Amino acid sequence: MARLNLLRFSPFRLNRLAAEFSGALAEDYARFGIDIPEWRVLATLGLHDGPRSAAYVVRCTRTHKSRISRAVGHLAGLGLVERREDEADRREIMLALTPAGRAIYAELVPLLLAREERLLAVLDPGERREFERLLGKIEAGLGLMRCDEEP
Amino acid sequence: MARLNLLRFSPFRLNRLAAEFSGALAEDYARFGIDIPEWRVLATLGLHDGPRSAAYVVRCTRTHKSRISRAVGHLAGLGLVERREDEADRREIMLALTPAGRAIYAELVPLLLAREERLLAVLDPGERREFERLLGKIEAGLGLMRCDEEP
DNA sequence: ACCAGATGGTTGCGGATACAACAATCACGG
DNA sequence: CCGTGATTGTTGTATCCGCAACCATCTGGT
Repeated sequence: MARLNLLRFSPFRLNRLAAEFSGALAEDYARFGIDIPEWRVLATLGLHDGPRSAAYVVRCTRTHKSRISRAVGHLAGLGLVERREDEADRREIMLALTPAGRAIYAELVPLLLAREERLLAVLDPGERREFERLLGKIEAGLGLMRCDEEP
Repeated sequence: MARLNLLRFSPFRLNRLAAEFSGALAEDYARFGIDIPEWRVLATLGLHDGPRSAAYVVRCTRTHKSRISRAVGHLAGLGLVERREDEADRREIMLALTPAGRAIYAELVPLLLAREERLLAVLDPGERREFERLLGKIEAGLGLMRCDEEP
């Protein structure tokens, strides 16, 4: 009978690895009272200078719009993100980091990059590049690449 | 100011990829009325011939024991798994697949392996091996490898 | 100009999850 | 032999998540 070793089954391994990575990062941004989807909003807004719509954040993070909506609500309550109606299209709500939000972003990014570095420290630079290349190839095969259809 | 592109950030990429893989596999076992943690229980019990304790399943799948407990409850309700008190240690409850459970396992495994194959189809055999080697190296670095402390 | 359909965003709700408290059992030291 | 602490598994509870329904607004065809 065909058998399947869960420990060598890629979907399980990716799930477990992703959970492990997420848990490690949570230690960093939990200190600021935010969680994963909220961090994703900060990261998306922090990468650009101008404001972006919520729909853009949804496309870019591949996160459900209800989750983004609630994350933005929380971030706005913390004074880290500002919502402003777009005058051209009054359905859209433009999101921008406040100075406080930008300060937290600037403080958080080096911590998270250092954390990533530690998680991948067992790979030498060549392996690291190869791992990222293979990730990209799998993503491309699944059609996960394009997000940045700039508005 | 240091910036961080979410799309090149390994924790985010792994999260996204794991979600994509899980979603793809869900199509397969949803047909049998089971979900991810329930499939993990089946997979753990199916890999061995004899029964295993719930604690063993917890260690092997790295899933929270309450999740395993409820998954086992559901599987028992479906008649796929049988619970039996261990006589030596009456705290432990030994779990075993019923004939129906083993039949579903046998039917499910080829489907899931084929699905994995399709998800990784963009990689040629060498890349596939290298990807799995790198996954293993990262797992080892995080201490995720040992689960199979055989009871 | 108008109406049908598409899009952006919020919210109610059912279901799932994790955390912690709990009961039952075992192991070990005195 | 007793009792303290650890281990196994279940359950209560508060929270989170996604689906879908919903409102508001825009677009395009006629």
